[in-house]
Amino acid sequence: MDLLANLNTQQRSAVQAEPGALLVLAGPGSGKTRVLTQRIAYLIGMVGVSPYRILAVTFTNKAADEMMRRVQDFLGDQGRGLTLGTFHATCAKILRREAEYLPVDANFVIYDSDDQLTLIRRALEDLNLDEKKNRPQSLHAQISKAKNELLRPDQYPTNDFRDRMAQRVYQRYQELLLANNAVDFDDLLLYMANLLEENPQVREQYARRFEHVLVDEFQDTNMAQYTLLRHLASYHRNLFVVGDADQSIYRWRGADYRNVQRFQKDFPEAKVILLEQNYRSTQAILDTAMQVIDRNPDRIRKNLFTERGAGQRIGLYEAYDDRDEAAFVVNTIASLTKQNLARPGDFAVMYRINAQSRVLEEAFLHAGLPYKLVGAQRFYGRREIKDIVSYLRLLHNLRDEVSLTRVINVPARKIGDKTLVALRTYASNAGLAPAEVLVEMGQERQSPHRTAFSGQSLGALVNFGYLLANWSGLAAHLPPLQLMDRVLDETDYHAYIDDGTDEGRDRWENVMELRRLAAEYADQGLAAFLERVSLVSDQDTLDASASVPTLLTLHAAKGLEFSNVFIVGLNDGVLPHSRSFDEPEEMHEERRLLYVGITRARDRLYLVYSQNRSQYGYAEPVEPSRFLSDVPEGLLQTIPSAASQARPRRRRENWDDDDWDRTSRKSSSAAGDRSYASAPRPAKPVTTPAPPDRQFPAGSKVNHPVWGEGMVLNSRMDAGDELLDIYFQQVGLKRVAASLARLEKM
DNA sequence: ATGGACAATGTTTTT
DNA sequence: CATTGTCCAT
Repeated sequence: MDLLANLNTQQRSAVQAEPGALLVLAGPGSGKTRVLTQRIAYLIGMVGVSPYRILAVTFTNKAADEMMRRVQDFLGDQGRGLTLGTFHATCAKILRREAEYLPVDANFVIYDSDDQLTLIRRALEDLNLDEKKNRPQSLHAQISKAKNELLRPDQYPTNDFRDRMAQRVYQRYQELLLANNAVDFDDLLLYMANLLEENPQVREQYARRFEHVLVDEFQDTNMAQYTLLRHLASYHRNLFVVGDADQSIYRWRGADYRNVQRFQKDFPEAKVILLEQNYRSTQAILDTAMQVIDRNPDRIRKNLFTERGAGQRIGLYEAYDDRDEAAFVVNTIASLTKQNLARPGDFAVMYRINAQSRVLEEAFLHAGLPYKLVGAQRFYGRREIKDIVSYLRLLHNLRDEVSLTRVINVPARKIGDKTLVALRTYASNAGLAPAEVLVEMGQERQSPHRTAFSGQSLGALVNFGYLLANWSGLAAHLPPLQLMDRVLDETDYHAYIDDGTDEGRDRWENVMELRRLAAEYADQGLAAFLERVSLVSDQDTLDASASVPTLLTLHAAKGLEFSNVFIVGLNDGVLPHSRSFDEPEEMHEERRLLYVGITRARDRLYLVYSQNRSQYGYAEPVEPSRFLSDVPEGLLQTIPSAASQARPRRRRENWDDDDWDRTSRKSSSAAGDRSYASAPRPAKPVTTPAPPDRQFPAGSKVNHPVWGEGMVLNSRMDAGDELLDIYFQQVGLKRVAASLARLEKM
């Protein structure tokens, strides 16, 4: 295959660039993955660089797998030895190799956020601090932030009492990690950065080895990641980074798009290449995206253009509430599918927060339409999965007390809290990990540890210790699947988890799914399997093969593309999220999030918001997203919302109403008969609309107590109320209900 | 030790 | 409202 095929001028100059530092500013859909993969292929295939001397890092396994696949398409076996993976996985691999420099052993486990919280709770307990006053969640965020900024506990800034508290928790938390021979996500980056920073000979070794370092989604790197990249590229200075500051949406995770500026300062010789031509979306979609993002300050403006043509206008739909939003989505999908305008797999529904997926899922279920949900939590967060994984982790690393605590009494084997505490105390006095004590008790009849316990607890502990001793003897040689089967079998886990209910059957099926995954690791072994399980991302759970609509958060959508995209919940408080109201920088990130969502769409884009939203329990009126008013009306095609006529509908009622039929028929995209075979649709008569009673016809001037003077652009009756689009001189376009806004006619 | 019943309490985004 | 924690009876 031609290594330089299908490239435009800018892409080609990036792929063929002379060695050195290079910054590729890549707009959405501008072919950055293509540039990265062809750059790698070019270096190996045409420049003759050994794959062994190339390092490429991404943020998700999916991105890494995709790149690997494409590199192989070009090079086949010639690419063997290439280091290509996520930041976290790559660091984990190197750290295991260089474990002698670390405070943990090479078989360390990687704790996920659940485990991390458990450990923070333990730290609070140890320090006699109240969990209510010091929320583990927020402490975790503080600790994580510190780690991302490469601050160790002793370097943690302590300006006030609370900081000192956090510092102590951080200190203790770190001690606990070490005691468990565990690292958290942040440690992987932190340890790697420190390793390179503090050991010149190690730094030299890797910096010399990696002649070329390539980075995807560079705008999402945090301080730790930037530091380790800088060190890795310190010898050859061939650092090829691709990114787009406008798509930086992980600030809360420590990502700092100013790393782009830092890069330019640290590598002043760096060439900059701008990729503006978009190969994904229609011009209408790009224009909408640019209108939204252009309101952000301090950015390098990109002019996105396409040769795909204008395309159709952006669908704008105002729903009555979030259930209505979901119904609109489902019905539109059903309708377009029915007309063969799209296939189910061409659709994605995006939202700000995971909680929004519920209503959508319900709507799909009711319509009898399949869907898939992107989210690691869905599988790896499940109890049964965590149980089994904890067993395996414990067997891999007996010092993992978090996993021991999780499984010691699952299934119930008469080892309760009291016994556990006694075991823990005894073990810590003996200078051993609790599981090590157990193994000894199980193994040796004469074990002195046995004398420390009595009665029921002794028997229970010895029994469990016996099991542990057997398994951990096998852990080193047996492939993950066989080890897992032993555990499942000897704990009678099936009987425990599958209680005969639907849920139980479901849970057991999940275990079987995990078995299937374990089977793939027969050659690579337990450590690799556990690492894979720890480092899956939400996106990685996306199965591109299933041809059904995808439900996902805007964050998870980054890097993906779909023909038809719905963005739902475009209301102030949701997008932008209410937590972002105080800080301008956070508000800018919300805007970028919407920008990312919009630019995922190839052909059709629907923006959906609602009048009411149930946050928890009951519904409240909400404002449309402030970002919506930044999109010029000319780009929009408002889809009339017949469904929201006069009715606070109750749950379960009117669900299958297909008011949309009338709705969509008027819209440009849908027409004709849209009854779909699989979905029930008892047509229910819609409540007669209230007779028009307009107080503020279009053109009238009004005064609002907060927003000041404005002009009514549009007025229509809805749910017995008058809905007005008003252009206020001070705040721009607002949509209000006449009954709620204290409007005054002028 | 275990499981059930009730109360309180809480919601961004994720490697 | 929906999950999670806490208390209490078995």
